[in-house]
Amino acid sequence: MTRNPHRRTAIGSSAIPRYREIYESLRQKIVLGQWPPGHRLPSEHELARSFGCARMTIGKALGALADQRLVTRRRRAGTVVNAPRPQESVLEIHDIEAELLAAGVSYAYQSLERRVRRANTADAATLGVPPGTPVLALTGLHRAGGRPHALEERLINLQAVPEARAERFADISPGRWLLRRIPWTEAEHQIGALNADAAIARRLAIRRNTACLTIERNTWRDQQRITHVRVIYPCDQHRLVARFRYGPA
Amino acid sequence: MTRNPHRRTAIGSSAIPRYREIYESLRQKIVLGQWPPGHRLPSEHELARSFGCARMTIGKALGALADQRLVTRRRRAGTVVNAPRPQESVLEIHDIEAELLAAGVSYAYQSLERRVRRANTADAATLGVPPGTPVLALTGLHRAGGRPHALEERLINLQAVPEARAERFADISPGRWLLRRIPWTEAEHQIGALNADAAIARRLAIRRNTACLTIERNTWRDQQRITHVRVIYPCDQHRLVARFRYGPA
DNA sequence: AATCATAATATGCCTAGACATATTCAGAAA
DNA sequence: TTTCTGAATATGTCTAGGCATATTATGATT
Repeated sequence: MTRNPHRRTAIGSSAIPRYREIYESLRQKIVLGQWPPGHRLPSEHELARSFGCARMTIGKALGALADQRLVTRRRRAGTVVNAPRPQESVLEIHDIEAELLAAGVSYAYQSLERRVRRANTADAATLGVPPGTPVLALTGLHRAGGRPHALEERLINLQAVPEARAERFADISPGRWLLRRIPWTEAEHQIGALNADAAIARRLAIRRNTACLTIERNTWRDQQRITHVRVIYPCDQHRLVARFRYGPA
Repeated sequence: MTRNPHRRTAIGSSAIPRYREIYESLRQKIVLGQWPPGHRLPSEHELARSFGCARMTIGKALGALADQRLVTRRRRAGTVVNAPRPQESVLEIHDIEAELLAAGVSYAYQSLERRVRRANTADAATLGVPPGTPVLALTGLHRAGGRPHALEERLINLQAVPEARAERFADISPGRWLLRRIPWTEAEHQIGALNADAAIARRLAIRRNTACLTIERNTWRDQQRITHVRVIYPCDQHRLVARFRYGPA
């Protein structure tokens, strides 16, 4: 092992890597408007020369900019600054239990209904399985500090999760149970609002017609539907927060 | 330029790159449970040997897995499979106008109120600026197919966006106007639900107490607050959809 | 048994060079 | 003028090797 004859400067001596520095430097030019949308960046070769590093290091920095959607890269066409991105944000849908415990509030799950049945047409439509597929239908209440916090209506595909048939879900949240048993590969959320009907109002101990936030979630494991859940929060009990930053992930 | 003496197989001959194949192969092992959470992956050297490629190619694949939060990598400790991630999803908050036009519905913005004032305490709190800062307060209606679609209440920091003072916003949506003028670097969304009060109901032509979905958005440009907006959708007019997939971005 | 210094190890980052491929551009042919 | 063809170019991917650094394991010393 001989000493690398090509090395010019010590690497790793500084805490922040070179490609990050370069990334930051280029990012500044873009977000501060010095390079407006449509502007074409210098080629990798030129940047490598001007920054005094190998082309691959530039490639890594430009790749990171592309990951962040700040630029578009095309062969021969070069690297071009994007128009400001459409509003897009990372939404974290937290585990209700973890969230409440973190806030120092007591938490409990209470099962209200549990039925195994063959999917009727409604089940088949919401869960996306053929009618007749065995499903587990659960209704439960999440309680925070003793008071009703959210109502959960869930369908589980027993073909995908046969172990669920033996589980009572009397006081453990099916969300948690599933999360640590069945890895999901794809999820879709739909967020909406509804006026509480009589049944919902009674169970959540709120007035009829109170606005509620609803979150519907479908999860898949490699094409196969695992579960569908609708969680209903009274409007004063929950907000979703999503935050996005340009820049270092 | 001599032919690379090290090359063993043609690259680029196949449409999918080697590191993606490797990424996929490793990802399968994880999401299908063959490598459970906590399992330590073989070292880069071992993987390079078994896949018959350079260590850097393995590094790229493992780096992608780490970006997806499927694994955690630490020096000397190695690469370890993560516990299933907390529910986290990319939420796209679309431009209302673009969304409606894409759906083939006519769109119009109608200004209802426009006032320039020095921020009162309420303005200061919502926009996060010192009281007295000049702000532009706008109220407007998004119409789809002639009917009210969403109500928008907005505050713009005139210190950050002085050009807005000259703009009437009579029939162009301030969201669009801002988006293409002021690049934002950070955004926060809060999603909730509310019962329409009399004023909201009148403007949206819905019944009082109808549940509405609200989206509040704050945007920053490098520490500086740009705007705060609250958009109110009747519950039957809008849903937010967020989708997440493990795997290739 | 507990503490500390040292060696081993796995990742992190980098280089210089090479081939592959998509896309654009200029010039030739129709 | 239009269409086609080949050259030029910028990115995409890969290799083989090297140094840097964090962390763990080991062994020596107290």
